[in-house]
Amino acid sequence: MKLTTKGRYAVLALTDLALERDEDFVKISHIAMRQNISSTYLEQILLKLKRAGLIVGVRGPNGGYKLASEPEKIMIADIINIVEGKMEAKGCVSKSGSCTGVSGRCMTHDLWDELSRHIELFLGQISLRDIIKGNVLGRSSPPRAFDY
Amino acid sequence: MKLTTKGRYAVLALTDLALERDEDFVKISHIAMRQNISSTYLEQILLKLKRAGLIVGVRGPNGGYKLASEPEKIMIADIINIVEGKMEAKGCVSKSGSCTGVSGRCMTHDLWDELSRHIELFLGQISLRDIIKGNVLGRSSPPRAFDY
DNA sequence: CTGGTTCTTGACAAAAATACTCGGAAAATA
DNA sequence: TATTTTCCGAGTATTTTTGTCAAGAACCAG
Repeated sequence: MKLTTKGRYAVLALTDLALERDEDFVKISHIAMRQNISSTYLEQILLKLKRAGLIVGVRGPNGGYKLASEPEKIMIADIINIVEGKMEAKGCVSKSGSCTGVSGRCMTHDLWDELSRHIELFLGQISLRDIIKGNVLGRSSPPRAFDY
Repeated sequence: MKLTTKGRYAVLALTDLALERDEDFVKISHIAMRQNISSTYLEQILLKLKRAGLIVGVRGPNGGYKLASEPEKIMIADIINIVEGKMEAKGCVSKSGSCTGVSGRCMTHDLWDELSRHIELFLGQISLRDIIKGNVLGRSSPPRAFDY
């Protein structure tokens, strides 16, 4: 799973939107100013989120963006997956098509696959509401031990 | 936590080394060939791992690399942390120094912090031995629910 | 309807990170 | 000494990230 400023800006912007929920529509420029992000760059990001249906945008004076649903229904994993590409899960697929090792599929295939799942589970369980309420710290958990 | 080909190659190479444990020393070129990696690129990576003490290398004919300790004692998190830089944990520190938002520290600070911890916990629990034995699948676990 | 506001869209560009390559030096073996 | 192999620093090419820019379309207030 990829994680760049795009993903972080997206979560930051939606958190801002979740906090400003009383105002009907929030302008890009306001979010950009509050969160200290380039507003033209933020445009691109919000556009993707709008196309995906996470937020709605209206044009004209008094226009802007707002969340399409309740903050507790919007999960961080959704946000990230939209603005960053699809996560590619297995890190062992090269240009040639399949795993690289001569022994067919590479030995670490399962590892990266499982790591992706682990991250997805984590971010899929945390909502915008959790962030604005501060219910995030201490929620990471160790992997299951292998049972022999 | 960053994850590029460097990290994946490193894990792949060490897994190869763990499998070839009977041979005293394994040459870069052999690993590179088996795993289909550029051998000059692999040099750099193995060098870092050697400097960090995870593997030992000897020069000259019959030289090569081997693991410095038992496969069950080498954790994936260690490997990754060595070849990729230190992980920077909080994704909200910009050039300016601290969190960007006007409200002091950014609201998503805890999230990225906790995500890093979650990944670290996962990769810190899986060893090279787990990989060569195939004890990886199904070990990811969901985060703790927030207890209200 | 007129004019300003705001999102929409796509193309483009600078900067940074990534993924390598190269040339040679040092050590070990024979 | 000659060959093999790791060691080491520097350099380069490609890709990704991180934006900028300009023009257009919808919308609202007056």
